[in-house]
Amino acid sequence: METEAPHLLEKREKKERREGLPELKNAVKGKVVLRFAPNPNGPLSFGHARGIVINGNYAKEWDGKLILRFDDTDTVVKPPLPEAYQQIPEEAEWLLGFKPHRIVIASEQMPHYYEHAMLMLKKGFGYVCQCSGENFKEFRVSKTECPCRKNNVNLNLELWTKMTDGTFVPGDAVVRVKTAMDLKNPALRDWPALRIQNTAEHPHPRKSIGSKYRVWPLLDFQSAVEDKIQGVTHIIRGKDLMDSTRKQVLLYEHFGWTYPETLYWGRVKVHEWGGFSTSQMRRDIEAGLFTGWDDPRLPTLAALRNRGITANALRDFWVELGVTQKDISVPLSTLYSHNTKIIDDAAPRLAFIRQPENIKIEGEYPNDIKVEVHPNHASRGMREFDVSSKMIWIEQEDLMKSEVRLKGFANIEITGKTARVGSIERNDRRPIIHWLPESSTTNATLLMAEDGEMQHIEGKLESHSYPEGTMVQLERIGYARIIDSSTLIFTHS
RNA sequence: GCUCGUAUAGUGUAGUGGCCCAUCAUGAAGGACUCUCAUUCCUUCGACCCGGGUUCAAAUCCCGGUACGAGCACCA
Repeated sequence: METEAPHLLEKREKKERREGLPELKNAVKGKVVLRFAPNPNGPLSFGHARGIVINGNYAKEWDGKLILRFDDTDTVVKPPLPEAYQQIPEEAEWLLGFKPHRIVIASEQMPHYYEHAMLMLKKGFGYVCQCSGENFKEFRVSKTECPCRKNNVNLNLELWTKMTDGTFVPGDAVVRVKTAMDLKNPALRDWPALRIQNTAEHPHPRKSIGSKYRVWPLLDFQSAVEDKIQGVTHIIRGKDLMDSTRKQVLLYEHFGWTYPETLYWGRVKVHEWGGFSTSQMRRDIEAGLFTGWDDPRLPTLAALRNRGITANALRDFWVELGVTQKDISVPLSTLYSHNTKIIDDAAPRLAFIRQPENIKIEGEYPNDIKVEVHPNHASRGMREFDVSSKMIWIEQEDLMKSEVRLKGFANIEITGKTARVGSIERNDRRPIIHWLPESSTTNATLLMAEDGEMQHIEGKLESHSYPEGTMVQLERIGYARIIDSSTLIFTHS
């Protein structure tokens, strides 16, 4: 057979499961330019992390560049938050493990947008439209051209001046891109590119910009022009922006440019979180409903980080979800399981006694008890407990059980508030509980966000010398992050 | 209403006409290890939305239906 029909012996290779993200189309190593463009109206949320992780991963994979761009062109509906300009780059770097290669602030690029707007008017593929929003909506629905569409170049330029010099007020005029009114998709018909904002009443929060401009580009125009200026090669974004791509392609055709490759992802909902919007969170924080952007009840990156979710876990999580266009709903436990994998090996074990009950131990036993810092790493040493005072703390819930084993210590039989020590050796299958000697404990609070409520769980924490920020595992409870000498924040079980 | 998109186990995901009685992870159940309800390891469970068509062959292509989501803002 070997000689007669060798092909029959060839084992067909089983197709390998693709690892990581799908391959980028039309990508050239070293030439890929991607961008992540949040509105700096607040710090980053869980959802933003997807944009950073996916774009960042591709940038890394293709030896390309990642641009962090602030799309801060709205001063009225979603005004930017000044702190966000510092916080977002810092959060992005934490999440990525590297600094974004370039930072672009849209409000500083206004001259470019003006230049392109005027170019558009001069070349005749844009016009100043003085119809009201409602009127234009009717034109759009009925596929009829609005009268302003016939303006000649000179008139358009004249009207543009009235937009910029303050003759016109918000609502009086917008600049539209001439597409066609009979396009199948109504969303694309002569879409608006720039509008007037009342920046006297609503100045841009960045002082250097303030009330300097009245006419501001809308997302579709600003983003399109900026992508061209920055040489973006690939755009990866939510599929809610699909029509935005189509609008921008029409604009690119007018300018004679080639549109970047585009990839979309669907909506992600997290079972445990309802609808949080950045604007709403901002109001609630200002109203004192939350302690800040890092309040553990919030779905912000700052909050997750504060709770002890690692950047690595977040990256693994988003890469695993990939870039499918499906709308999905995931439980937080998926993120937690990624996090556990990353933190468990390093997390020292500590005992934390909730609702502590002080009980007396009677009988024969050694006074020095040793328990491992980490059960899988003997080299990390032992925790030492001195029980010569004969008094120990156990959880109230464990007090109800009569026969238990004190972890690393002895079997006991509890009667009321005293415990009779039996075997020092473990010689049966009775449940094991955690405990602490009366000394060498500190009073501590475990903060836990559950169902949108903050729980402050008071208890006795084993004395330790780990620095703030250390991830520990509280035996039989779960992982937690040390905030200060008397506060822990619960990460997950 | 018009337009666009998506549909694989409980939840995610691989799969682009034959390697698929369908991948991997997570989850659940059971077990091993373990002086934590942790970690690790093993076993088991479980899916191609429905109906037509094209083809020797369809999870994969086409048509219709259904469900869900998005856009039609002088928000991003």
